[in-house]
Amino acid sequence: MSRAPRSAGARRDWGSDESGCAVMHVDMDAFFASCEIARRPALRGLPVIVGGQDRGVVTAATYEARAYGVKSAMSMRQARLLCPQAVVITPDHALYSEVSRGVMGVLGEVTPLVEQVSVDEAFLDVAGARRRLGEPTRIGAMIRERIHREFGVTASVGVARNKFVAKLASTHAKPDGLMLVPDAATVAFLHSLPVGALWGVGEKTENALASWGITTVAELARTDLPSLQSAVGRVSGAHLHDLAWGRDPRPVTPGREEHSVGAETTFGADVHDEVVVAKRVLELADKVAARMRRQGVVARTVSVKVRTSDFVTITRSRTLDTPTDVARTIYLVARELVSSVDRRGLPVRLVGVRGERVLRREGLAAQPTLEEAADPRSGAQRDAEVALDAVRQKFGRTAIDLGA
DNA sequence: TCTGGGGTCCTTACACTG
DNA sequence: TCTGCAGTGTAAGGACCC
Repeated sequence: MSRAPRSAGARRDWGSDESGCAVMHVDMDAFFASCEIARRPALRGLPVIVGGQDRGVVTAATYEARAYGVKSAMSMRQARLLCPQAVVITPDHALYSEVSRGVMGVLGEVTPLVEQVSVDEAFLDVAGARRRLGEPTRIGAMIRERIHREFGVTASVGVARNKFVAKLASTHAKPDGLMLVPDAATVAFLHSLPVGALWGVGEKTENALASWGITTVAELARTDLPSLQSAVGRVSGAHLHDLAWGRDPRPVTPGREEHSVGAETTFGADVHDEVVVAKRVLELADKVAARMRRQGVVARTVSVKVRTSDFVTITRSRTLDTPTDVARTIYLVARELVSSVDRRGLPVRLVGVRGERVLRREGLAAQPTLEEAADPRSGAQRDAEVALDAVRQKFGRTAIDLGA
């Protein structure tokens, strides 16, 4: 669910000239909540909130719930106070992934140039599909109709000259709409928006810019580059200045690879006991390693994240001699890193484990790794974990656990 | 009784090397 | 042998996105 600020003024007809507009952004509306309603039509028209139970936050909310002020990322406690009559549903990621695969399949029939950004959105380069299927807005309408008919959920579509503007267009088309920003109208459209609409401007950057008197995209565009760079940094300054004038050269890139694989959990109640923390680190290492094996990747660096009860977050990382996808190796490193964190005597709220700088395992598998050469048991350990994967595949994720 | 979990990218500091 | 410098890799933290 998009959190980008919208502007009522920008939500209008900007013209109908589609030449020079080959990039499309497809964004599902209140995706998780819509999937739940598609599964249980009796919920239609009701305020529905999808989110964690005790210490969780709102992951998605229907527009009926949003009318009460419920927003994504808000704590569930606050959401319940604002809308006590809301139907609260625990997220079912398996369901959302299944619908997502179906939707991406529809997009893939339009063009092979589909870049999936997250479970509920994707960019399409429809330049090549034009001759076969018509103008981009026509293709967008067809996509929206098919998604609704086949999956019972709605999508909004933005069409523009590049990814950044197409993304903003779909945001302003929501819910259940389509917006075209013609090439010639791009700058006028952008300059009608608040600065927070720019990609990369969150709360902190927005405040930093405001202290320089910059609150709109138009003001940012008119600010000279050196001043902007001294306000927000060299790279960000140049990037934001380009975006403010509608310049975004990034192509639609299908099949993007991920750079890291991680997992983290917040304890139901803050934890003092080292043993309980270590046990959770083992579970997380196991989960991360299993996902890496499934994806066929190994990580060169293991990093951990510890959040203490005062919400201070500390990260530690270590680069391995040999990349790995073995849970035991990841666990041993992660446990050591977590132990090295100075918690100032405070209990732990959250712990996370991540494999970073991942690379494909192919090629590495052909010869014994240095790790295997140094410790022949590590190869056997991996074999055991692969066997574990097979058991879980057959009998379910909880069928068997890794022993410490 | 605040504040999830999955990620990416950028900045800064520091160690190491030639 | 010592010092300064530039380049590079690593680590940590922070901001941001969905």
